[in-house]
Amino acid sequence: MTTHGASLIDVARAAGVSTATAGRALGGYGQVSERTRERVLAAAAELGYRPNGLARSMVTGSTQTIGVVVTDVANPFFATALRGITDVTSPAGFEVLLANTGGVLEAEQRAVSVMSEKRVDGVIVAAARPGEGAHLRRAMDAGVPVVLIDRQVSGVPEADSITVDNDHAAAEAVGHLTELGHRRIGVITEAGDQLARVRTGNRRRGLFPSAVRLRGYVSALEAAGLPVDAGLVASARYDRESAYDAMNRLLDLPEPPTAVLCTDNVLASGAYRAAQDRGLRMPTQLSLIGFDDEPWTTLVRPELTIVEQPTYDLGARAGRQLLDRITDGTASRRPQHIQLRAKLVARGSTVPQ
Amino acid sequence: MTTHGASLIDVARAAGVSTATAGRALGGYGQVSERTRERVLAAAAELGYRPNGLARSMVTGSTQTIGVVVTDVANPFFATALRGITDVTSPAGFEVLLANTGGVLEAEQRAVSVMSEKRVDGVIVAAARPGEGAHLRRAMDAGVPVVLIDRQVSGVPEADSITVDNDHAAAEAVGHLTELGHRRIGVITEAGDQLARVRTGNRRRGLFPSAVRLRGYVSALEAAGLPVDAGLVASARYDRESAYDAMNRLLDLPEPPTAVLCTDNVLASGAYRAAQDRGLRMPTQLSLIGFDDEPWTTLVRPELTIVEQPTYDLGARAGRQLLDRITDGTASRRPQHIQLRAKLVARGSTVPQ
DNA sequence: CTGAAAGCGCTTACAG
DNA sequence: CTGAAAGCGCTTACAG
Repeated sequence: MTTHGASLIDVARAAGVSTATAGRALGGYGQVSERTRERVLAAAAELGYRPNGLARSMVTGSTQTIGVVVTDVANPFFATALRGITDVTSPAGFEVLLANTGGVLEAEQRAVSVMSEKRVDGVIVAAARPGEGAHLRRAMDAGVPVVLIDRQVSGVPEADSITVDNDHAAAEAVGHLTELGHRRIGVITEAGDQLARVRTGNRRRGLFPSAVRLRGYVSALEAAGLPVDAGLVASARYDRESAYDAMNRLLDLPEPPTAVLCTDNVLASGAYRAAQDRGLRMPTQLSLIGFDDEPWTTLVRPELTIVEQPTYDLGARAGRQLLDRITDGTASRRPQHIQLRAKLVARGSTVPQ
Repeated sequence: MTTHGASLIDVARAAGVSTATAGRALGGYGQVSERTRERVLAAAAELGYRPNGLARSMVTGSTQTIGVVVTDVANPFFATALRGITDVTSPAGFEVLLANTGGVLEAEQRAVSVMSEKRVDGVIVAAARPGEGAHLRRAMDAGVPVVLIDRQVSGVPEADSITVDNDHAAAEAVGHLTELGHRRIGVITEAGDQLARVRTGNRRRGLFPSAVRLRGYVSALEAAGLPVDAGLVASARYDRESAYDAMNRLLDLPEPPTAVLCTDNVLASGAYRAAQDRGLRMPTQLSLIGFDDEPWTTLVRPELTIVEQPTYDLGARAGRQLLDRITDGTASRRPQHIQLRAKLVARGSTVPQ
């Protein structure tokens, strides 16, 4: 019950060797004879020796720890990606230092800074604000590899990124609807205020996934020769209630849409509910598409057509990418920007118009 | 782009002061004159100084880091609890070192050991095996406070614990059904093999939550004067498919149950689906109760009656409890065993028989 | 308010 | 194979 605990010096003394030898026996580096190793191990066991990782990291320069910064761990998307990260990095002997920013830039800046001070070997971040990358660049300049997930960030071109091809994902969903004959297609999105911006530019960097998806929606309409009607773009905050209201606004239109795309899974659940509560018959009176293959999407009737994101894989790849950087060194290769494909899963909620 | 970066020595030299003074100016401890503080801060900024948390922790004896060990971060239950933990500990200046064990004891042992070596200030663990606590006791003996969540563990009576009163929760659910007049009530559970054990003992320590819930089921039946029919206890693994099969087995019985309790939310989703696929009309032909207020439970028709666990609160309380221990020291108070109440939320899936 | 020195607990050349 | 010594980068008494 020694709270302070025995140090290497104590073990060495008890075993009658130098601390260097004791360290070699315990740490598994250098050469030690079988006899001394046994003596040291016995002494360590006797004293309840617990190596001090801080001291070791100070001299080796590696903490075997990576930082992971997300906006919300409770969000199934990030929880699943996080699992992908730990599944890859844990076998490699790394642990994860986790920070939850709640989407607040200042919290993210603080987290990255503290992690950097704690000398993590690298960091994976789902940025709170795609437009703000100065703190990430600072970390990279200090020698901490950064891998971006889910969102590209402007101002940090040197950072690797693993994202989903949201442009394509949304376009495929809308294409599915136009092929079914729908001509008035609504969208419920968090990025409604960026419609104008999205129609002109074509950068992904600096945009939220929702904005990129909105662009995919627009380009798919244009590809099908359909007009882009701003009245069919319904803005919602990232919660069910807000999506519920947005859906009702669309359905209250003089000429309501025959099909609606929701740019994420939370919005989809609110929209689905709104349609149910109005007594609207899906899919005959309304076709609906959401994002993410959440359990509920196959429990409801009709089952929801969705765009399935490779969420777990996103995390796993980010973990692997960071591990590579940690091994190879930051400056060795050019930044990698990996885009993963999402997959349209057609189910009962979408039918020909 | 200095990978090694400037140390306190460099800053001190540049500012023309001792490292002690530079440290005081930067670290915000001790006394420094305004003039020197400014000089030091300027020098630090110029050199891009980044304090070394490892060195600081070595001397202060605190890392401002807590360990969190769960079986599966991707599980909404743990993801939500984790959010509760970070929301409480982050404002206090602590970060979370996370490990995912996949429910494998050896992984948990390794994680706790490594965290202890990294000198976390304390650890919160959702144990993989309620019967195995030796490694946790070892951590406590080394001075690392341990707070158990969701599961009590035998062999670590000194550790605090925050759990849900699963006994009561399940009993309340079954009581709801017996009051509605149901007399043949089935249960789908992961702990089916522990029916005998559960009927005799009454310890909670060393039991999985599912086993405790099974006991609640049993005692509620007995309280209502109903027989406990082992044929109505359907075993399932922790996945939808397995629960799907279990539900079908129950419904294939010569005398099938009129109501079924699922001891967690994953099992409930599989069971719900099975009932749907058989074309069974809920709730008239079958009443169903699940656990956890997942989004899908109000999207399906009928909406699912559930037992709502205070998941976020579980994490938040655990975080607070650990913070207390870190401040007060391990030995100062007797272990706290907090049991939170779950709440029955009656919805459309349960009706009188 | 400021500085010189010791110390936290390891690992790493460097000799032998 | 083993040891003496230096060093990683801080903070903390102790003097002044």
